Amino acid sequence: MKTRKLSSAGIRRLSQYYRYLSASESAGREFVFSDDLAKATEHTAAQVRRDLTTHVNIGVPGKGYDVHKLKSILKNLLGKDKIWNVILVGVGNLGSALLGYKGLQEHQFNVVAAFDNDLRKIGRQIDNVPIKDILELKSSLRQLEARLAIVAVPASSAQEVVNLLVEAGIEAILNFAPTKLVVPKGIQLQNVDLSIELDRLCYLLENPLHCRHK
Amino acid sequence: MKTRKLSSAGIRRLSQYYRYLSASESAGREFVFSDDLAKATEHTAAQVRRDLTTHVNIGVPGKGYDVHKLKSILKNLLGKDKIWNVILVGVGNLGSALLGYKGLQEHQFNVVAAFDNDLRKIGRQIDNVPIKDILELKSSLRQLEARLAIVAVPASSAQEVVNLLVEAGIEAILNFAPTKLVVPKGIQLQNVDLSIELDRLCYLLENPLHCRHK
DNA sequence: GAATGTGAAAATCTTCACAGCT
DNA sequence: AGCTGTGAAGATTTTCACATTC
Repeated sequence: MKTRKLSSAGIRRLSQYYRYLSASESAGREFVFSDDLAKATEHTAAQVRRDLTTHVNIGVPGKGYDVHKLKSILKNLLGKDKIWNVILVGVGNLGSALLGYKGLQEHQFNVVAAFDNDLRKIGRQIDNVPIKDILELKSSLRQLEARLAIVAVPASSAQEVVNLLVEAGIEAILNFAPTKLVVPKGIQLQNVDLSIELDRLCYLLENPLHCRHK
Repeated sequence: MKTRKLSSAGIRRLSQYYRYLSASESAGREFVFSDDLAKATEHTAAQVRRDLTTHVNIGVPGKGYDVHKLKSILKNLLGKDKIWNVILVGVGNLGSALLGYKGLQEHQFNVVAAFDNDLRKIGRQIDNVPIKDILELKSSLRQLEARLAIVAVPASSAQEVVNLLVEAGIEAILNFAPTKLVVPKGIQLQNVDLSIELDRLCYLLENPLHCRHK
């Protein structure tokens, strides 16, 4: 067991395992096999074991993995053992949906404030989250104690917003705007690009020649 | 130039190139270098050339790639040269946001109808899209001429909805519910899992030791 | 007996580096 | 001169297969 830097796909798999473990735990199961995890996440048993042994050796030959133990290890590994305060910038369609999205809470993200530049929105609340003036960003970030920002503004103003965020001292950004953003070294940037997913689906519709499994 | 089956990451890159080409076209550029594409998408020039030559050889040494030509080839390759009729199931927070999302139109997706089981929503319209009773799905799908469905219902009812869709004759599903879905062979399924993105960001916050570039 | 952990092989993906074209 | 296209090398990811452990 040697802790390695995880690839993006590796993190995704761990996240999928984690979800299955949560479900198994709720169902009252105490042990799962690598094969169960594989079937549930559409990977192979060998892949699952390889992924897990990279971080931890708690498998019991003939018996499998202790659900509770493994879950808590992955939880820790994925940083899900803390609550992160987060601000949201851009309260349009997508931003509003995100404010109402329960998954954020479930993933230990606590939205402490939203920011927009639309005077009709500023001062109101959505799902108990106050909407503030983007101009107040810099002055209020510190006391909000948020290290992470979700950007849900149009592509055309995304870079501008990101610059403001960086200047205000944010450390990580989850970007939903379909555009390339430039951030200084040291700032974590993660893009969620629906456009690319749509393109991918388009491609699959055009080229449905993939076999799902062998 | 031999057409190869594209990996998921490969499709993503082509999609990114496509976007840059669109921007370049709007800006009036006629040629781009592999190096331009690389910088814009954060890959390497060699990677770009490798990706492109897999599908087409239109690069001119010393001059680069014809923006218009390359764009239209990628457009075709990605299936973006057609308009797809699509239905949306689940008009909650996320579903409503998607109905208002202009990216769908821009990506040649035409939402022809939405379905829900909430009587308060059925019969209304959002952004000119009529909301219908999910019970009418099977009887109305054919005349809607949609091969693709977007699923934006809670995880707990997603499989049920997918079964209905498959029974009604849908061919492809874009799933936003954070759960594993089972579909018959031949049905294309693409998951957009925000949970996994959030987990990934969490991990990056915890382990900020990655260097962005070499 | 049954499933794990893991070297080693296989497959896949990325980069190098340079011949060849314009 | 400058950039493409591409064999070959290098790196990484995935799978195989089996000795090991419970």
